[in-house]
Amino acid sequence: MTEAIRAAVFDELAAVGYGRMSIEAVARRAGVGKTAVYRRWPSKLQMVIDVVSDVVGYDVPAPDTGSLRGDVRMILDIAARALRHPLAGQIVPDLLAEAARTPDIARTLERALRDTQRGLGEAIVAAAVTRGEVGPATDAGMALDLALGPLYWHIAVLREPVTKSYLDRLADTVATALAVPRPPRAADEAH
Amino acid sequence: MTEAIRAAVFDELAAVGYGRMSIEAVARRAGVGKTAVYRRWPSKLQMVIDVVSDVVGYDVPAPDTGSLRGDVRMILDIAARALRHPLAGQIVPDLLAEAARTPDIARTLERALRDTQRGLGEAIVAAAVTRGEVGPATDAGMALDLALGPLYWHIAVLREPVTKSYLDRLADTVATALAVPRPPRAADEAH
DNA sequence: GGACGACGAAACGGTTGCGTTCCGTCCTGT
DNA sequence: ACAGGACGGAACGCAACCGTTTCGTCGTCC
Repeated sequence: MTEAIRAAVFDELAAVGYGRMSIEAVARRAGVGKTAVYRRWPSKLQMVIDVVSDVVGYDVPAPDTGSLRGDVRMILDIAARALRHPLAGQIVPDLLAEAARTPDIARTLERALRDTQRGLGEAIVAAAVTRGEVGPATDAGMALDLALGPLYWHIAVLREPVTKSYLDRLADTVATALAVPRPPRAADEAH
Repeated sequence: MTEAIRAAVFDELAAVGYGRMSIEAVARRAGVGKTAVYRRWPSKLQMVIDVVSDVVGYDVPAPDTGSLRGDVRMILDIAARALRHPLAGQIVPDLLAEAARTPDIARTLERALRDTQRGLGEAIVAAAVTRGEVGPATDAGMALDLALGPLYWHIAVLREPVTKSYLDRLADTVATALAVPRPPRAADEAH
C-alpha cells in the first residue's frame, strides 16, 4: 500500500513535475483513496521529501580500481547509469529547479548530493595521493566538479547521448588534468 | 504593454515555475486583463517559447584574449554572470526540467544553448590550435563540456557560491587539460 | 470629430484540486 | 467469533484557472 503510493509519487513526479503534481493524481495513480495519502503525510511537500529521502539514502561504495583514472571512470559510470534512468533523469532536474524556491527540498538534495559525494571525492583523491598519482594539495571538490559537471551538463542540459567512448575520454581528461603538476602560472592576469 | 507582459512572464516563471504558472497570474502581475494576453498568444506554451526565444537570441562575441586560458576564463565569467542573475538562475533550471517532457521547449533551449555554444567552442579551440597551444585534433565539444559543466554543476546543482578564485582555478585546469598531449593510454581497459 | 481598434473588467460554465468528513467494507489479530 | 483499525469511495464547500464572450471606455489615426 505505502509502497504503491511511493511508486506513484515517482511516476507522477516524472510525468508532470513537482509543480503540477497533485495529491489527487498520486492517489488515483496508486489506486487508493486520497484519504490513504493524507493519513501518511500532511502535505505534498512532506510526502515528496520523505519519499525522495528514502531513495537517495543509498551508499555508493568508494571505488578502488587501483588507478585514479579507473576510479573516476567508475564514478562516471555509476552516475551516468543513474541519470539515464528515465525516472531519475526526469525527476532530478525537476527537483533541482524546485529546490531553488523550496528550502526543504534544497536541504534534502543537499544532504543527498553533497555529503555522500564529498566523501567519495576525498576517498578517491586520497587514494591517488598515496599512490603518488597526484600532489597532496589536490582539491577533491574540484576533482568531482570536473568529472560530474561535464557529465550532468551533457545529459541533463545538452540532452545529448553519452557514449562509453565519451565517458572514457572524460575520465582520461580528468585524471590527466589532476595529475599534471600545477603549471608555473604562465601568462597571468588578463590576456 | 506587450513589454509589461513579457516581464511578467519572466517574473512569474521565476516565482512559481513553468508548471504552476497560469495565464491569469501573468495578466494579474502585468496589470492587464487576460484578454490582452490571449490576443497575443494562443497558449501558455507558445507564450513562454516566444518570450524566451526573444531573450536568448543574444550573440555572445567570441572572446579573443590571446591565450586559451584567457578565452576560457572569459567564457566562464560570462556564463557565471548570467547564471548568477536571480531570474536566469531560477528560470533556466526550471525550463531545463520542463524540456524533458515538452519537446517544443527542448527545441527552443537547444537552439539557444547548443548552436550558439558550439560556435564559441570551435572558435576558441581553433584560435588555440593556430597559436599552437593545443593539438589540431582537440575536441571543441569536450572543451566546452569541461568548462561549462563544472560551472553549471557548481551553481545550479550544488548551489555553492562561485568565487573568482574558483573560476580562475577552473580555467587553469581546463586549459591545462586541453594543452596536455594525449597521454600514451596508460593502464587501459578495466582497472 | 468621428470611427475603429485595443483595452480592462467582469462574468460565463466547466474542470481540477484542495483538505475534511462520513460511511460501509474488509482484513487482522486474538 | 468478535472488535478495532485501515481501507476505498463519495461527497462536502471552497478556491483557482481554464478559454470565451460581452460591454463600456479610452486613445489614435485620418
